[in-house]
Amino acid sequence: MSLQHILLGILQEPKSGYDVKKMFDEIFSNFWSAELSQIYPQLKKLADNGKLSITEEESSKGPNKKVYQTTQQGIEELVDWIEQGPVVHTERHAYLAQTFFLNSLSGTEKKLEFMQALHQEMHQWHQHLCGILEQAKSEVDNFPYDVPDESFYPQLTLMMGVKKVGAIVEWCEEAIELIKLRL
Amino acid sequence: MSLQHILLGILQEPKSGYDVKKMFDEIFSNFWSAELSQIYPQLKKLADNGKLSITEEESSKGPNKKVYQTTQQGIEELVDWIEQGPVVHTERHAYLAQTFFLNSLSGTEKKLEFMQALHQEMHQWHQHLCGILEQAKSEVDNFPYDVPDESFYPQLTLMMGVKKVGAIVEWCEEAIELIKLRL
DNA sequence: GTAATCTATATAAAAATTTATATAGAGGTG
DNA sequence: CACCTCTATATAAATTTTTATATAGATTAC
Repeated sequence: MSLQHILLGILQEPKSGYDVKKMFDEIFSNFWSAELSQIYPQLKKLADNGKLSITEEESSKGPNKKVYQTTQQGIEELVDWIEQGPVVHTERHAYLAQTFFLNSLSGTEKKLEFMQALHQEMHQWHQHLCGILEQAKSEVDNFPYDVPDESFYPQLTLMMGVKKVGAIVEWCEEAIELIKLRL
Repeated sequence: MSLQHILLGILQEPKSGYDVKKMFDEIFSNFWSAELSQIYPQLKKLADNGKLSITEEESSKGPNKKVYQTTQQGIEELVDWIEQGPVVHTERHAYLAQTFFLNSLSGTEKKLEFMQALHQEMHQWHQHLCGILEQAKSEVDNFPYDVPDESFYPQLTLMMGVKKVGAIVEWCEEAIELIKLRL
């Protein structure tokens, strides 16, 4: 039930459901994804339970915005979640499951194509994350030492993303070389 | 809907639901987890749709086993899934979301404790994966070149796991040092 | 000016997942 | 021999997630 906690985290700064979706796509893509059809009902539920407040705001484009913000009660729930300790061993990587069973494809060439497609995806993702990190670095001097606390932890996760996806890209390259030897 | 495809992959070798659960816990822990209460209904569903065959077997301990095996139709579905290309950007890492919002905890010491707990979890996991990889290496000479195709791809995912979790452990160590400077 | 696209919110239906619980034989412990 | 644990299979209920669809004003493209 992590999505609700993530929403409580994001909405410490007031945002509309649409803005929240943008956060997922631009910043959280690294470790979480969510669709609008999942976000809206959860926002409603959290608001009904007093974890979020709602303020209507006029919008410059489109109909009125509902701007959500985490309440004190909501922050307490977020803190409880984090204090329970790191949630691990619940990750799911469909592409690794596919790799595990790659031998079910007939012909080494198809297997190679799969790994090359994966490499391309991961390389693009790595470039994307590097871009965001460079941007962040350029905005503070003496990175990451003088970064203020409120952006330090988000940037830690960004550093993690760059490192992890970098490792995946390297692995793809090694895997491609090994598969080529099997052609 | 990857669980069904993973079951089709696993059951290319005949296994009971209980054996499948063991596979998840021992070998797939790296990239997928599933509970028995999730596995049994999906096995039933796949069998109803002709993707799995069922054979009853006497068991040395406990009641009779139902041994499932992927049918030709099931293998075709597995192959279709993999041929659609790598499924990416659907990963969810709750612990990274927690890290992102770590500043919501009051006091640097609590934040440090969280990262230290994460480091310990990841270190243990890394050790576990290294153990399995060493075991695998000792069973073939000229690893990974002379590994037969049917175990090569599973071992690729194991190599990935070691590399990725290794990168996470390093990141935890860097993060801990950076947080200590903020005490 | 009208068609397509974008911002924004939302619901319905279907499917998957989690959490809790039920059952029952076999083997070991005290 | 009563109790516990392990193997093994399974269901119920609640919740979450996915997929598809609806609506509507504002903006942009042609």
